[in-house]
Amino acid sequence: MAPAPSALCEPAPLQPEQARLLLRALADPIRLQVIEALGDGERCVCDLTSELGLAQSKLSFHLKVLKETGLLADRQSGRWVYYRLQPAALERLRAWLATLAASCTAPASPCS
Amino acid sequence: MAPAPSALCEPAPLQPEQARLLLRALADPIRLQVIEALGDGERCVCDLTSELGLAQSKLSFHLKVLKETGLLADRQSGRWVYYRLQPAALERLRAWLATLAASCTAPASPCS
DNA sequence: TCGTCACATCAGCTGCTGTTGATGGATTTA
DNA sequence: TAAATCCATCAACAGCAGCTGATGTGACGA
Repeated sequence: MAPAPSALCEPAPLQPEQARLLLRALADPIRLQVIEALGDGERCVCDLTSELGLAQSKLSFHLKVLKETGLLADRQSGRWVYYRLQPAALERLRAWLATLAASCTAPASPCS
Repeated sequence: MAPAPSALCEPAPLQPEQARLLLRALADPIRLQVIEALGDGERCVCDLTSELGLAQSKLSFHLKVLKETGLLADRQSGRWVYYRLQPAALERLRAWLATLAASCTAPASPCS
């Protein structure tokens, strides 16, 4: 079957372990704040520390977690390091959740 | 606008805190095993313990977490307690992830 | 070359999450 | 009633994730 046009960019499906790591990375209030803060575009660490009011080492720790799970990417420019979102990671997680929900054959009791 | 037919069953959108709890509940290998085991239909605790090879108290602990987040529902019948999936919870989480991804205005660089 | 800045990383600690074994409550059966 | 079964709950412990303060590293400017 031919893939839908939107599927042209989609990479390989998520391994269960990778899905778990993504879920765990998102299940943290600080990391969610970081993701929302990066929704407008990439930012350097110093901007994020002041905007979120976080200690520098604390933010660095969470940025590392988000980067390791593929949710964030970074780019160095001079002394500054800019972080940006990787929306594809969220898409992969959504697709994985869809397959998980599909494997749950609901008993077809509508709106109960 | 009129909602799609599939939206007739959809409840209120997820609060961020509830989304976090759902993510955290799913980010555990044992709890994922439970969810997959319940994909075929509801089961009593004793079946799950033998099928997953878990200590009874350990399974009970994870069942409680899943139930508190709304991912599972239980039903007592005599001595047995049957647990079943609540697919609506997964749907709510998927919808929440969609809004999160939507707030991440991608820089529109295709397939890079 | 030296000082400063931006960021990563480290050691040590704290708190929370999950595990284990035991106990208790509810239900069924003998 | 007594014994057995299913399950929830509890206390105590273990392990890890996250926090804090300090140190290290690389880039820039004086």
